[in-house]
Amino acid sequence: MNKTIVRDGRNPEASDALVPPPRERILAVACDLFYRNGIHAVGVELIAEAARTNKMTLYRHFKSKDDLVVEYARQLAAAGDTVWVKLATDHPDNPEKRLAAWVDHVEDIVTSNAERGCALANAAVELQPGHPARAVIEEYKHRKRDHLVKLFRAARYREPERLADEVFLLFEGARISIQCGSRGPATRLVRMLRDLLAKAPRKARS
Amino acid sequence: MNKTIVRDGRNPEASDALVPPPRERILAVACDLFYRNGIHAVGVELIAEAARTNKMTLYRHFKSKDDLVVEYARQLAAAGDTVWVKLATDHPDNPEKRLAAWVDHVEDIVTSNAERGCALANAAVELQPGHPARAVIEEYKHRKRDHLVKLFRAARYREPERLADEVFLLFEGARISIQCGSRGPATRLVRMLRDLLAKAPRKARS
DNA sequence: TGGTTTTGGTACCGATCGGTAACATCGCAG
DNA sequence: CTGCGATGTTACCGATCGGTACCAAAACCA
Repeated sequence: MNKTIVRDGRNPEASDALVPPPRERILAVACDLFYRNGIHAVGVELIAEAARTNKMTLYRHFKSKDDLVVEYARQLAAAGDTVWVKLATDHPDNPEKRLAAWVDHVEDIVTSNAERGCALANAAVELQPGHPARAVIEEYKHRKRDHLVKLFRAARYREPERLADEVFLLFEGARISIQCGSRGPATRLVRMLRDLLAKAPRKARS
Repeated sequence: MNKTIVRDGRNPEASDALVPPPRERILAVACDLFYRNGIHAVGVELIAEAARTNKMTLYRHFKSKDDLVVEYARQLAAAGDTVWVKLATDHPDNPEKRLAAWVDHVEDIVTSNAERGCALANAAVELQPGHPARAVIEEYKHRKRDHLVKLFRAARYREPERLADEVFLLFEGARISIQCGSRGPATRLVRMLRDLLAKAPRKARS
């Protein structure tokens, strides 16, 4: 079942200058393939050959497929965290702009037609509860919610936790819904967010 | 990877009176196993033996595993639709109570500790875009959103579509978040829903 | 240069996957 | 009782899975 695997369409004859070391290539390819096809649907052999190497080299850098999956999750979590540090450095001491930039970022994600849901959430669905990657996922989601709380607190909203929960759930719901074909509600997410943030009560300026 | 499969704990020596026909048993067991362990993680052999039959009989009723998966999705969609007809028959001509009952129903789902996310959403994550079960899933999600719109319209809310989108995304987000370990926002979902519905503007009574 | 580490290639392993053939057995309607 | 369809049992198929042994070819560093 689920035969057709979406491979990478890159040209194998591309300039070979500046090719990253195997481990990086493998991990990059794994991120792409796991996200687009699902973890169970992608075999290690396919990953290796898509990374223009072979299975042996893969197993020299990752001690098992599960290990590769954990690294995959870590990579995704790190990428997600990077967004927040970029937000902080791009708009220091300006929570308003930080918030607006975050909403723009959400818009980019939701309107991307490559969107197949949150990769970490998808991984959680595919992985058994005891899988080591689940811890990575859960910690990341907690961090994300905390980032939202801090952002709303910095923007002087009266109920930062409540607002964070609401926005968090809306965003997560939108991403999973896109994958379920319910693109309608998801496309209206950004409008909802901007509206919600405009109307939510805030403390007066000091 | 993902070795430990959660089987059914039923007693094999249970009274054999009134045992349903194989097809029903297989489908019921498949629903349970697919939901708890994921579709890819459960083999047909395991399903057959958990249904106290064998692989041959399974393949006499379902022409392939994919076919069984489609039937699984149909079963889930039908169960979901049943909720809405029950809502309608339990509270005819009373949208208020219907709405309250639906929120109660959401509360039951979200607070259940067997919750592992929406089974149909999980299936969508595991299945390739072209899989025949995806159509079943997408149609169901559209119906669900439409049911919400109608409910809010019946309850005389001023912006039924907008409210439906919001509630839809919150609910979907809560279910997927539970699976990602973010039980926090999900537990506060019901409070958020009641609050949202209480504050949303409505048309005056005629 | 020489020696060492890293890769590539290939062939292979046992296990499991989805799916089938062949045949024994059961239950039930006539 | 007879006959027939639905079920149970077993063994098997080819394919693929994750993972490894072995050795040759590079690549790197001294």
